[in-house]
Amino acid sequence: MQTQDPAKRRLILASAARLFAEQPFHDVTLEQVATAARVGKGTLYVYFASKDQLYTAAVAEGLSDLAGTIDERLRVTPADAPVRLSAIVEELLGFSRRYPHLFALMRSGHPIAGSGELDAARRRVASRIEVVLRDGVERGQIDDPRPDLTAQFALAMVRASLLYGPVDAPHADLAAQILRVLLRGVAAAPN
Amino acid sequence: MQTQDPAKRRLILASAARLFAEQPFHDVTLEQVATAARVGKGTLYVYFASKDQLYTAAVAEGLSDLAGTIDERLRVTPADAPVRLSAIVEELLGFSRRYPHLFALMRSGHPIAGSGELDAARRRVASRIEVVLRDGVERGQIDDPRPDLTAQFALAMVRASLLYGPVDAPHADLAAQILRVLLRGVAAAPN
Amino acid sequence: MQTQDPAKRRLILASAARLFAEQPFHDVTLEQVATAARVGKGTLYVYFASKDQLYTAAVAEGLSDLAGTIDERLRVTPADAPVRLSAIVEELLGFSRRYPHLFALMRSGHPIAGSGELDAARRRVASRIEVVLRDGVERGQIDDPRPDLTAQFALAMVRASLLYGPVDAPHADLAAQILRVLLRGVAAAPN
Amino acid sequence: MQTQDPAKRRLILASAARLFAEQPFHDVTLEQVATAARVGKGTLYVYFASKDQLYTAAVAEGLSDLAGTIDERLRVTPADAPVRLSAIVEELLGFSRRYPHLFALMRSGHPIAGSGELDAARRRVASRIEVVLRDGVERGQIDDPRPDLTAQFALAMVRASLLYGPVDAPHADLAAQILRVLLRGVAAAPN
DNA sequence: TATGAATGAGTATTCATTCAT
DNA sequence: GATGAATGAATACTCATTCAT
Repeated sequence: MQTQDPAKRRLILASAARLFAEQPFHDVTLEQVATAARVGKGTLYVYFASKDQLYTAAVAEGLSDLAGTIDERLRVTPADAPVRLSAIVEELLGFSRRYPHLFALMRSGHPIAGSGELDAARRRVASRIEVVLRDGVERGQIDDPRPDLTAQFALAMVRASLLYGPVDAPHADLAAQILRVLLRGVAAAPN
Repeated sequence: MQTQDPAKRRLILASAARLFAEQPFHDVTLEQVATAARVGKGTLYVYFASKDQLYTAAVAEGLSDLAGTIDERLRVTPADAPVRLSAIVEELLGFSRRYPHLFALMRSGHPIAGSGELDAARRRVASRIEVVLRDGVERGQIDDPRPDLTAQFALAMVRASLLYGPVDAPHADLAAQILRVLLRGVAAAPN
Repeated sequence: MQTQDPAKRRLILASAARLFAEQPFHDVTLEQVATAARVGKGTLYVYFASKDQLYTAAVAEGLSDLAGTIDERLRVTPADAPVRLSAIVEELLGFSRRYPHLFALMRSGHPIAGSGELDAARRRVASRIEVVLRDGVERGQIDDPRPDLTAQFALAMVRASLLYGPVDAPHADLAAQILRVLLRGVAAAPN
Repeated sequence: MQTQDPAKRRLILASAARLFAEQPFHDVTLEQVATAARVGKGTLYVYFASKDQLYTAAVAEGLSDLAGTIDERLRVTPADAPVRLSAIVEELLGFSRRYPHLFALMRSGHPIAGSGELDAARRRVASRIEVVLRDGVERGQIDDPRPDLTAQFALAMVRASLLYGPVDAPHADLAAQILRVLLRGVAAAPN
């Protein structure tokens, strides 16, 4: 063995992300992470310098992934603001289905040294939404004086619907209600 | 049991609420709480059975307070849905100014034991909003098929604007944007 | 229990001193110290902030004791340099009998943060010897241009005779040989 | 086994000796040793079976060297006891200048396993001194009933003068004082 | 032979909880 | 009731050693 194994790194990261999403930071032990990833405890330290760093990497990786997914989706979506917002909300909910725990992680609140990194990753996701809103304003489809806040609202609504909505609600229903409020909330006057 | 001092209880609760809001659950030590409340560590156990229970009590108490505050405000507010929603959002933001930490405390991811109590307290606040929305529907002012979700959205938007909005944004601006999106989002068709 | 118990502190210190003398710093576990002192592991931290601090305190305490013992002995010893030197060597060897491990500790080499404190304690012992030598020079009994070095030699000879001398040699024999070399080595010319 | 490179072995040994002299046994990591010797961590195990063995080999090697150096010097030194003792002390101090860490390494308190080998190496050095003393006794130049102890004293004095003497004292001054005390201490009566 | 990734046993330290005073 | 000394379970992290390449 000469070189660090990127597959093993991803495995550890994925195991950690799942556990961190299921339980608060301090309740996740590195023993658990190591067991979940089927590696020795010491191996974690070959790839990550500390528990904090592992946590940060797990969340940042997830958010980065999310931003990439949204970008790809937007690339194949027509330049219509409501359509694009729908696409984003769909992606957010779809992401939460693929990574059931990561979305809860987005803000479960372990303030950390490298928090800047996380904030940046989060902002990168939010900025996708904000850009779509601003485009819509220019195109006359959106009437919103504060797209920066609205972008945060969109994320917050997705999160709230997942955390506090009825447990068994289909994502389609959640998406419909989020988009209903959001799109009517920022729609430009009909004429 | 006989002579338990309610003032001391409140003092402990207030100190705990502040600390729990500033740091994650596991980073708050009972030593800190005791010091902040100027009591001995053992005294905490005279009033609360465990750290978990103290945490739960602190958050539940805060949310209960909030629900009471909203109730009082609604009592003196006319039966007009948009006006009542505005009043609630104002109260939420005002409350967050008086108890700067409570909304941060609403983050998820903590002692799952007793979680029921917390969820209930949160639902009690949300239900105030939901009731106002349903009233509005009946009065023909609101068009919203899922007031339960919308109520959660309202809370989430307040929270997001506080946590992720510009640090120095005046509450009035935040309130305006929240209400703008929210009210237009659920407004009944003009005629 | 309101106040820290000085007897318990001494008990911990004594247990620690013995263990640290028997084994190198890193081979002594706090588990062992706690068990030896018949206290819980956490109790160690009530009295000492860290393992390093416990180590430093143990050695410093021992050296302090030694300096005190020497002072007392000198107080009842006539102002004759050879006699006083004999008394000191006797005390050093006697001390090593009472605290069989502490003497080895005097220099088993764990360079530590509070090392200054230890060096100071060591110097305090050495200075007793140096003072006696200087007095002897003034009285014309001693001829020694470097009492500072000779004081260190005296300590070193005691230590070497204990560590590297025949295991079963009686202290009296060791004392005799140390004093023989030392006293002749610094004696003023006969006339 | 076939191609073991003696130069690499020496390099490892030298790096280890330096590190062990600078820090206590447990604070030296094999990672450090490997880095210092510019070899892989695994390579250390090609040449030495364990950390303990590496330590033992490093010290023993050093002491062996020292014994050899003394032997060579004595071979060219006249058969006069004081002269030969002077030569030995000079060699000891000179050796400590070339291998500044070796004498610090002579501190006690390390892997008791293999301790026999180290004690033997130390005794081999001491025996050189002892032999010179016994020769002197036979020649009527030395009066010393315990040359075994005195030999240990000589080593101890060198060590103490290096470790606890003034930091900037020239070796010549240290040698002078050591010899002064030592030679007068064991000198036969003038006539 | 040389390497360094992988491993897991070992340990200092923290902290919720208990209980004697 | 109030206190804080006492406790030991729990956990992040280190590092000597192994072994596949």
